Amino acid sequence: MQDLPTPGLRERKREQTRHRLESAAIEIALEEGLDHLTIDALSERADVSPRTFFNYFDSKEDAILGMRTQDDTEQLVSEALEQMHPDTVLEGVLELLTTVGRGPDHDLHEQRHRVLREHPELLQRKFTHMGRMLAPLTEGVRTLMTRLSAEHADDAPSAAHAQVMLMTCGAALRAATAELARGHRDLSTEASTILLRARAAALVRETAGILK
Amino acid sequence: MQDLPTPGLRERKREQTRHRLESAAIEIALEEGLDHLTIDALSERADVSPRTFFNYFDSKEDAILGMRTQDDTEQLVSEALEQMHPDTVLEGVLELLTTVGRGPDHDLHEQRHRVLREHPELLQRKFTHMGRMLAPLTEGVRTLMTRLSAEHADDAPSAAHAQVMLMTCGAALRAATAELARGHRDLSTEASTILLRARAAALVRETAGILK
DNA sequence: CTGCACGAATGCATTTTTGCGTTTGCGCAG
DNA sequence: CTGCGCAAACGCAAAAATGCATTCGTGCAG
Repeated sequence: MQDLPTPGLRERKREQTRHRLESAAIEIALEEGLDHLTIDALSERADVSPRTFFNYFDSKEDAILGMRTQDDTEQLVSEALEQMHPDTVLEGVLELLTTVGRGPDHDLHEQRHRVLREHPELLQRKFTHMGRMLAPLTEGVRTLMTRLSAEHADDAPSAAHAQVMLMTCGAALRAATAELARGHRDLSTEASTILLRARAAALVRETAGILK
Repeated sequence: MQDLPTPGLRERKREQTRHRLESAAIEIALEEGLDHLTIDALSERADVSPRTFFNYFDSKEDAILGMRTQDDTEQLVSEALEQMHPDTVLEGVLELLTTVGRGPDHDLHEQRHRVLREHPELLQRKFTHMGRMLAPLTEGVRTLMTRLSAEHADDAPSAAHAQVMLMTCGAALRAATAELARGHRDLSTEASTILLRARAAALVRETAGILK
């Protein structure tokens, strides 16, 4: 979890540049509107060439959302799995998803949310990235399931079951997030995360109940 | 369902053009490889201007997958809902999704699958489109749920429950599709659709069982 | 028939995105 | 220190995608 022992100058500069790019994208979006945000202006404010921008993000939308080109999901998943000791599969998956879901740069969360309020279309972009994260996440879920259902000793959970479980919990979290967001709330605090998981868990159970 | 009473010359030509574009994209992808497929070559073979291509599809990937820019999901959903009379929510949602999921141009299914086998990356593109279809589909699922759970007379199904139900069934269908595809099989026949739904239903039930 | 309204097709300009080869500068071994 | 390897930054050119204005042809009312 802590790779703090000096990530090296190289890594630090890279993080700084990434942060400047995200920051510039969000600021311009707020100041001049999303449609006036151009790659050129963005990269100029971040003091890099337009070409370099694409070394960090696939599009200006991704920069606003803070979704990097490079995919660290696999790393994040394995780290999260080590840290957690859930009692049930449902709890475990929800914790995994909420943990992996939140990225760095908490100082940008506030402004980011403001942009998203003005441009809900941006959220659609997240679906694209879900595709990339799908494989590692599914593997993580499968690990959780085997780890926890060993006690039950019923049939072996397949990758297919993991996929279904993953998407179910993901959908519940999104719905719960939307609910909490509608009723004001910060969403970035520890307390709200607990609330989020609880609401999502309830949603999953209730929906499962309808199946019978 | 049947709007056959002469769609009009205009509509027919439009469909022809769309078909030529899809066809050209798939052919070139198969003949020269996906990376040699260019908009210019594609539109030239379809005998339209490059600019016109983008009136039909958002990208060459979309052309291969046959996903139009214009979103008829809402229309398809309401049509499907009228035609079906499911006994359970699970059945209903699976039928809805499989019905809406399959587009026109069955004659291209074969070649399309061949392209997808060579380039699985393309499937990721579908996630993007799922975003657009989400709202109408969720509404359809909610309709189904209220229609069918009225008998049960338990609590009112919310949009959140519909979202979870939708994604769960969607994930199950994708997993089931992958399974069937791995074990050869055509996937475009009526029989395989039945099989698909059955497998997906089993997956959902089994996964739900793990929650307890 | 004739003319008009409207959607479709197109050309053109601009922006976004990607590929490729070159340069720069951090990290590391000698 | 010093030089080398390698990844990041960059410039440049081509391709992809979008916006806008114009033209063309269908559908339709008079």
